Amino acid sequence: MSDLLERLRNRGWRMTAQRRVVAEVLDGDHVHLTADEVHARAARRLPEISRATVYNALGELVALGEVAEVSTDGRAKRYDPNARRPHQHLVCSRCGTIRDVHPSGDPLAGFPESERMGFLVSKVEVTYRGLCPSCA
Amino acid sequence: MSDLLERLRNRGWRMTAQRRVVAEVLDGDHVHLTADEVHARAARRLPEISRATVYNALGELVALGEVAEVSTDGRAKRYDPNARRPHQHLVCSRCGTIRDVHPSGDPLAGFPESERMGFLVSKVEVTYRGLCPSCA
DNA sequence: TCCTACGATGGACGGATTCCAAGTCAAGAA
DNA sequence: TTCTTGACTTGGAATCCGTCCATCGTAGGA
Repeated sequence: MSDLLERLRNRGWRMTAQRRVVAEVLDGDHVHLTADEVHARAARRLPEISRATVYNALGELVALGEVAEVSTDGRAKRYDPNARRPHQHLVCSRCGTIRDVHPSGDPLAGFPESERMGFLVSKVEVTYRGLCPSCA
Repeated sequence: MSDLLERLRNRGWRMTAQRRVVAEVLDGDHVHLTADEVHARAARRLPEISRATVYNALGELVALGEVAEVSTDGRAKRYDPNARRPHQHLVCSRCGTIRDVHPSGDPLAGFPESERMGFLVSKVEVTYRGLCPSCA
């Protein structure tokens, strides 16, 4: 049984066949899928599921904090089911692949070879997100 | 006289009226404009300049490392002419405004109040960009 | 079982960006 | 200076992501 489905149910998330399939596609796996990929996988089990429904479900899972959105620079956003444990991302600027990393210490200082997973890291970006004075 | 234009010329960047205007719009100012804003400002001086040309020029400036792209989650990318000095970004999740910050120490640890510029910071993202093993 | 508010559908729509084929021009050569 | 040519520009079409909307369906409480 899935932890994710369990949690969603307990939080009063109205369960439908479509939402269940979307949650199942994301659950477990530590892959970072695009909305389109989620839709494709969901459609294998529920052929009539619509793109809009997948976008809705993903948006809600993000709002609930169960899934994180990762933007990959111009490309389609990717959805990270591993939102509950803090971690950082390694993004390929060519193909958009994402991998999770858990570097220790100051991310701007050295990034241990052992954590690079074979990537050729060329830059580190730190972004603080929040509300600006006039929007707050 | 502009440092940026100077450098570009020295690096053998073929100079055209359009490219000069785009570079001039970005130069100096530490604002973070969208491609459309750059186009609008460029068009004030060169009314016939096309959007495609602006996109081309921006892409080249990014490739040359003179300008940095900042993606703001779903919204249009913004272009940061301050690419030569390392710094981080504060992004408003509501209106997309961007401000530069230069925090010292570990970005994941505390983020000094004095650096927040009035923002209500809700999360910090660290992204390592580069090439994955199969693209490298 | 019945109700009804919430969810699903899919096609139209919109913004941002890229593509393309044709025309134009910067800058080195003569 | 003029010539030449490859690089640049143009603008409209095309693409990619994502959202909207009116309508239909259904989960889950009464």
